[in-house]
Amino acid sequence: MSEAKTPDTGRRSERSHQAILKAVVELVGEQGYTRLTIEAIAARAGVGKQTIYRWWPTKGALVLDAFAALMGDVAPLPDTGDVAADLRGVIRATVAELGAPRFEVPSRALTAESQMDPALAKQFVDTLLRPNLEVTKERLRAAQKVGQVARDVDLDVAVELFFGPLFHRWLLRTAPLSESYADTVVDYALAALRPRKSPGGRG
Amino acid sequence: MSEAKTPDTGRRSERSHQAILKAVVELVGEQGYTRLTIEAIAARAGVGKQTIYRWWPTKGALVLDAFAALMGDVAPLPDTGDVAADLRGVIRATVAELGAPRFEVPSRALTAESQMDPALAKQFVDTLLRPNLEVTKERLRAAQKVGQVARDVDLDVAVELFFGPLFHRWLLRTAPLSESYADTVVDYALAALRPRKSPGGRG
Amino acid sequence: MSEAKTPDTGRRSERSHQAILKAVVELVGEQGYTRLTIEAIAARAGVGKQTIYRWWPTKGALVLDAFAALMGDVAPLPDTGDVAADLRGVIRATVAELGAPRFEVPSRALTAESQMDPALAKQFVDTLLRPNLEVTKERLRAAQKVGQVARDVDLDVAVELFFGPLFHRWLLRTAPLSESYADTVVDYALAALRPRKSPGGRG
Amino acid sequence: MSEAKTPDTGRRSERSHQAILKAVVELVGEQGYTRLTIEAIAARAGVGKQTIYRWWPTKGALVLDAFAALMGDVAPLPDTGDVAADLRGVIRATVAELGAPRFEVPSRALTAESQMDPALAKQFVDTLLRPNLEVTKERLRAAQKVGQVARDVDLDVAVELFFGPLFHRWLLRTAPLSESYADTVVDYALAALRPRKSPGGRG
DNA sequence: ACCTAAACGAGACGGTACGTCATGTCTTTTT
DNA sequence: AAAAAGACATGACGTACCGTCTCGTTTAGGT
Repeated sequence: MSEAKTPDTGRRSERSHQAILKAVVELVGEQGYTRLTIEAIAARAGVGKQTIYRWWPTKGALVLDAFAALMGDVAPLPDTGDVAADLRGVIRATVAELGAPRFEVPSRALTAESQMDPALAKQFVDTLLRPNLEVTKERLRAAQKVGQVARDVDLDVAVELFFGPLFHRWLLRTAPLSESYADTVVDYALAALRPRKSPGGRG
Repeated sequence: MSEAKTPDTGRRSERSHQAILKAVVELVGEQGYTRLTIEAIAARAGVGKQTIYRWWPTKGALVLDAFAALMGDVAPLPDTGDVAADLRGVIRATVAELGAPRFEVPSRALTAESQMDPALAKQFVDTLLRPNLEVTKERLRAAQKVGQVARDVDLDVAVELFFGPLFHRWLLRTAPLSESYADTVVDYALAALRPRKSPGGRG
Repeated sequence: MSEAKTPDTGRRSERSHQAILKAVVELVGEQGYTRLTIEAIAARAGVGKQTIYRWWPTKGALVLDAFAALMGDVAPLPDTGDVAADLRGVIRATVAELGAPRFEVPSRALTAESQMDPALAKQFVDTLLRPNLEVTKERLRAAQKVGQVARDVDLDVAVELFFGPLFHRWLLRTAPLSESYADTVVDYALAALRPRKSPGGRG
Repeated sequence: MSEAKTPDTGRRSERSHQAILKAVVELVGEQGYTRLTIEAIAARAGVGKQTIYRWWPTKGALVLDAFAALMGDVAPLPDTGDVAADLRGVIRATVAELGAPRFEVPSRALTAESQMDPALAKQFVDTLLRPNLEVTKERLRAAQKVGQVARDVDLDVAVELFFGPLFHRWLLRTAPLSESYADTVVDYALAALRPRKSPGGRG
C-alpha cells in the first residue's frame, strides 16, 4: 500500500517485489517475526538479498509494507444516530482483529519494533492505526454536533478513552479481551463524554 | 529486588550477580537495548558468559531483573479525600516516568520484548506494572466507599481508563505526553466513574 | 600399572582411582580419544573433576595409565634355536595387536599425543614399547652369540629393522598389515643381519 | 600447491586464500599446532572464520594445505651408478628434514592428526610422503635392473626398510637421529636386498 | 572415641574456542 | 543495467570444556 502510488522510481521487477511481500507474510506466519530473516525471505522469494536491501531500509519497514498490503482500506463509521451502537461496532471489531492470529502476529511485531525505531513507529501509526482513530473521531464529532457528546471535549483524548484501555490490555496482556469487555469500555467512555445537565465547566 | 530473598539453590557468587545487573543497566543506558549483547555484559561485568546463561533464560529476563532492582517499592496512594487530586498525582508521576530516559529505554525494550515472549510479559507486568495499577485500584475502591465513584463500576476497567490512554499515546507515539494531558485524562476518566444523580444502574 | 608400587602418597580412594581408569577405557572405546573429556570421565566415574586433576597432569598421562593397566607384562621371547621362527612370532603378534581395536585406538591416540608431548612420549615408550623391543633385542643377542647374526651389528638398529617397517605402514597407513607381510619383513631384516662369508667389515 | 590449479567452483578471493595459508604457517611456527586456533588464523589473516570453514573441513586439512604449499616438488633421485651413495643422499636428507623445526612441527602435527582422521592420513601420505617413497622405489628398481638388488625383492617393503627405522625412531623418540645413523640404516637395508651369490631363491 | 585434616562429590566460576547464523556489502555471472 | 547467486568481513550467538575455586561431606589415621 505504501508502495501503491510510487509509479516508477527505477523499480524493475514487479515480480520480485510481490514475491518478497508474499514471502514475508508467509514466513512471519510460519515462524514469527523474531525468527524472520532477510536470508530466508530472499531464499523463499527466489530473490537476491541485495534486491531486498535496495528497496527497504529495515526489516520492520518491509514487514509493515507486507502487512499494509494485506489490510483493506478503512471505511467511515456508519452514523445510525445511536452513538453507543456505532462505537460498539468499531471497538468490537478492533477486539476481534487484535485476537485474530493473522493480524496479531504482525501487529505485535510492528508495535515492538516501533519501540526502538520511531521512524517506523510513525509510518506504522500513519498507515495502519491513524485511519481507524480518525473515523472514530469523525463519528464522535458528529455526536458532538447533535449534543450527545459535550462540546468542550478534546476529541483526540476522547478517542483514546475508547482505544487506550483495549491496547493497554492487549499489549501488556493484563487480561484477555472479549466482546463484553469492549462493550463495557464503550459504556464507560461514553459516560465520560456525556454533556452535563448543569451549566459551567467540567471538574 | 526479585532476587533479594533467594538463598535458594547453589547460587554462589553474589559479587558476579551484582556486577551483571550493574553492567546491564550501564550498557542499556549507553547503547540501548537492541545493541545490548550478552558478550558485552559478560565482558563489562568481568564474568563468563555461561554465568549469565546459567541464571537467566533470555536477555529480556535479565534486563527485567536489572530494571526491577532499580525501581523502588510501590507505595500506596495517599488518600486526602480529594480523589481527583490523588489520582492526578499518580498519573502525573507516570507521565514523568515514561518520559525519563532512565526508565523509558528499558520500559520500551521490555514492552517490545513482551510482545514476542508472553512469559516475560507476565513477569514484567507482575513485577513492575501491576503494583502501580493495584494501588490506584485501591484508591478508587476507597472513593467508591465514600460515594465518589459509582458502586457498580468494574475497578479493573476503571483503572485502565486512566492508564490506557497514557500508554496508548506513549507506546504508539501518536502524540507527546504532558502534565496537562495527564490532568485531562484524569478529568475525563473520573467523569466516567461518577455516580449518577438519578437512581437506576448504568447500561 | 605405573601406579602399582606407589605405596601411600596420601592417596585415599582406591575406589575412585579404579572407577576413573575404567571410565577412561570405556569412553575411549565408545567415542575415541579426541572426544574424550575430563568432564565426561568424571561424570562416568562418579568423581569430582578435581580428583582427576589431582592425580594426573594431562589427559594423555591418564589414558596411558588406563591403557597400561590393560596390558599384561611382557614375556621374554622363546629361544627354539630357530631365529627366524622366533622372530616371526613376535612380529606376527605385533601385527595382530596393532590390528585389534582394543589396542589400536589407544595406541594411535598415545602415539599422536606423544608427538606434541615429549614427556608423555618417554613414559609411553618406556612403559609399553621398550619392553617389547628389549626382549627382541635379547633374542637377537643370543643369535649373535651363536653366529646367526653378524658380530658387528648394532642391535638397536637391528631391532628397528623389524619394527620400523611395521610402524611405518601402520602409522602412515600406506598399506594394510598382514601376517604374510610380517613374514616378509622378518625375512628381509634377517638377511640384512646375516654374517658375511668373507672376512672384513661391511660396506 | 594442492590448490594451485583449481579454477573449479565459485572460489573467489585468492587474496584471502593466500592470507590464510600464510597465517597458518606463521602461527604454527609461533605457537605450535595444538595452540593453533581457527579464530587466531582468521584474525591474523584478516578473514572471517566462515571463509575458513567454507574451504577446509578440519584444522588438519588446512595445515596440510599450508604445509604442502611450502614444500617444493619432489625431484627424482640421481643415478650415479652407486646405489649406496644415492640412497645415503635421500636418507640423510630425510633425517635433516625431520630435524628441522620448520618441517618437524607440522610433520608431527599432521602425523598425530592422521592417527584420528584416516581421510587426512590419506591426503597427507599422498601429497607429502608417497612422492618421496616413489622416487626411492624408482632408484631401487633401476638398481634391480643392473643386478645390485635381488630380482625377487618386493620394492614396497624394500623402501620401508630404509624409511621405517627412521620414522620409528623419530615418531617414538626412542633415540636421536643423526647422519651416521642414516648411513647405518642404508648400509643394513642394502645388505638385506643384495642378491645371493648362490642360485636359488630367498628364505 | 574423638578430632582434625585431607581427599572427596559436586558444580559454579572466568575463560577460550568452538562451529553456526545472520548481517549488510561486494563481486561475479546471467539475462 | 539489473538481477540471482553467493562469497566476504564482521560480530554475536549459545555450547562445550578447560583448569581453578569454593562448598559441605565423608573418611582415616593420630591422639
